[in-house]
Amino acid sequence: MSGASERPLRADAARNRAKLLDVATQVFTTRGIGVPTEEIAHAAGLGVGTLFRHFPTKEALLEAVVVRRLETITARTAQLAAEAEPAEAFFACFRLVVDQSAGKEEFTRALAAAGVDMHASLQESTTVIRAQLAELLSAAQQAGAVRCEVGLPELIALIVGTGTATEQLTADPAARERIFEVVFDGLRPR
Amino acid sequence: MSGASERPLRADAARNRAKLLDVATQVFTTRGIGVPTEEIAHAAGLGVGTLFRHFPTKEALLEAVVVRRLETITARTAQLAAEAEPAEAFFACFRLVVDQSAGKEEFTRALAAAGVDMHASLQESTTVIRAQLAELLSAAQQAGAVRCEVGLPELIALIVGTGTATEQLTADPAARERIFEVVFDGLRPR
Amino acid sequence: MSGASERPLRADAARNRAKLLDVATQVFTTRGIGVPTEEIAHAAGLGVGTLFRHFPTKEALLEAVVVRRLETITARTAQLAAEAEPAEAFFACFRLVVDQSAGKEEFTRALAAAGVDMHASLQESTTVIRAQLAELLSAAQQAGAVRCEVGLPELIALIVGTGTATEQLTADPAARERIFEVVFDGLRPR
Amino acid sequence: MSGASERPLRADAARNRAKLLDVATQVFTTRGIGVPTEEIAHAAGLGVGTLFRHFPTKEALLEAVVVRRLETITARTAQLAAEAEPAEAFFACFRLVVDQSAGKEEFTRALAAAGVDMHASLQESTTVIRAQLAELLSAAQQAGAVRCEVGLPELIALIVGTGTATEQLTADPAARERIFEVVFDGLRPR
DNA sequence: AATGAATGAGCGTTCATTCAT
DNA sequence: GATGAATGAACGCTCATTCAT
Repeated sequence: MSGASERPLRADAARNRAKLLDVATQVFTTRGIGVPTEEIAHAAGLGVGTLFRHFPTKEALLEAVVVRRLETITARTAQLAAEAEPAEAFFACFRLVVDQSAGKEEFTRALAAAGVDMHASLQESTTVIRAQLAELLSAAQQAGAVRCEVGLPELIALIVGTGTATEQLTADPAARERIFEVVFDGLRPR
Repeated sequence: MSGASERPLRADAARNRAKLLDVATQVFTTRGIGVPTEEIAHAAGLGVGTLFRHFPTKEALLEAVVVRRLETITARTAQLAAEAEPAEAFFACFRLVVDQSAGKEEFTRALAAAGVDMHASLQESTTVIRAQLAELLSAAQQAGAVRCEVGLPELIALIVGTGTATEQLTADPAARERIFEVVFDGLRPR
Repeated sequence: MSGASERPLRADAARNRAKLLDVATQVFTTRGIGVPTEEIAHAAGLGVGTLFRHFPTKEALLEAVVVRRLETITARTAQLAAEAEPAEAFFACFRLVVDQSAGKEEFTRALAAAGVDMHASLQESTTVIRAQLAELLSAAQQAGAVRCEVGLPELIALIVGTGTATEQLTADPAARERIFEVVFDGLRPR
Repeated sequence: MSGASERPLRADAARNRAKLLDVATQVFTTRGIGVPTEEIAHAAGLGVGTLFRHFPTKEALLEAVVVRRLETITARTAQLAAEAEPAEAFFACFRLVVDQSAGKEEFTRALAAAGVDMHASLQESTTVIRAQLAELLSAAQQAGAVRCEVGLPELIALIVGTGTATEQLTADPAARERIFEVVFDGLRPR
């Protein structure tokens, strides 16, 4: 599926690429996308040139970070959806996506922007997740676990918003949990 | 209130300052804080030099924008709190703050960062709002309109999160309304 | 005519702009267009930012250099054409254009490319010169001073080529003169 | 001749070297010397490393391209000089050199720079051609086919200039021919 | 007080060259 | 010998900030 079409990289090149993605994920997440590319390269123990060999523009690096995250989410969501019954799966996936997208404005924007001026790879990844979420939502609603009037756009908006909310409370896990309680209760039919 | 200590500006200087704030608010909100200062100055019909006379750094301008917004919120919140009974006042203020902070990451960050490395004027403004919200929350809880286990940090986090969520749905007011329904229902005691 | 539409620059700004053009002309001519912009700015006693304020891209600077040169040529050509009789005017202008374009590949290319992917200002300047040369050529041919089978494209090609030829001989004015003799004799009817 | 001192290359290495030269000639000629080395290597079906094994710097590659071209010219010139009588040989060689150097600023500069900061191999090649041209010129002058006052430097300058001129007219062979007529007529004694 | 020209550190990106594989 | 990943100096350009006018 993902990236299977490119020729296999040499072992060290693959390692460097992965290292760059890891560092970029970390740096973009914690300090925003304004961080100089050179700093990311050096944090990965590499020169700028190497970064640009792997990702032709800074934007491409950003996109790769987001796509990787989206693919992770997709995979775990599929697993959760297969293993649990509708209501449980729905809420577990909600948490999963919130947790995975925490701290990533880039990501949340990607999830939400849904189709507007998005690059192909992002487009594809978000489409898949949106389909998964739509499925989960529908099943949960049929099972009577979620209000019927909530649609996919509202669900996504709530996920993004809950992500933002929980980010405010990273220092207090119990408070963070209370946010989920409020939102989940609000999602259930009265 | 804030800024009462500076000498009164000449009429035209005051007008310029206000114009700059208006333009900056508009521009930062719609296009992000990356917009060049020169562009803001020109959109206000002024030169860059004048902008920097009024606001010694770009950050100071940003701060002034946020502070003005916070002061507006403070005033309206006080009014609402005085006019309505606890439950109604609480939810109305929740909406108010969400609406006023919509689109302003700067603002939400300011509200949430609450005390960490914040400039004095921001500190002051947020402290006031936090106090108001604490008051409203407490009254609403005593009136039985809001779950008891929700504290001020959770409330603020939910406000910020709801702001993010509703921003995703600017094109669909009905969906936007459903977000409030979910969050408000979730806040009420079962 | 040229540049009359822009607002008048402040005296010092105009001086800086002129200085930049002078330096750029000199540097591009002697060392090619590969010279870093920063070097040009510093050679003019200015910072890079100033250069880019006056000329938004390096290419724009190059174009301005060329246009200024073309305008000089146009003016002098008009003067020569008015003052002398056809044959004399033709050969004098030939020399003039060769001398003025000496060392400027940029220029010669501009003159020759005539219309392909050329910026508006260049287009305009070259069009004027081409018209002048066509006029001079036609008059000289009617006066029996120049072979009839030579057209404007050949004339321009010969001007460009003679420029290249004389550049090889900057150290020996007499030899340079012999180039003109050969070309001029070749242009006359046998 | 040139390069006779290196050890003979393995067959494949020799093939690669030739392929690189062919590709570089084509690419430099049509797109200028700014083309990245990596692109040349790949166009030759090789890696950059291989290119740099054969030519230690980009400049060395450029030089090799020019030298090969010069050697071709030398060989053909010798042949022409041997086969035809002075006047005919002179003009035929003039054409030959012009045609062969067309499109190659690099080349013309090499021919003209004659001795200044030129690498040994170029030095050698240009010296040979210069000698050939001097010979042809002298013979043609003695045969009364070329003006006496024209020296070798002027001849070379005219060749270079004629090359530049004809390049302007690649689209119109008849016009191109007229350039030669003008120059050749100009070269003849009156 | 207002202006906008000048500044230069800093950014994203390129490419000749080196060297581990 | 061949490869192409890695390197980093260098470039064109931006923009917050200063200061002469």
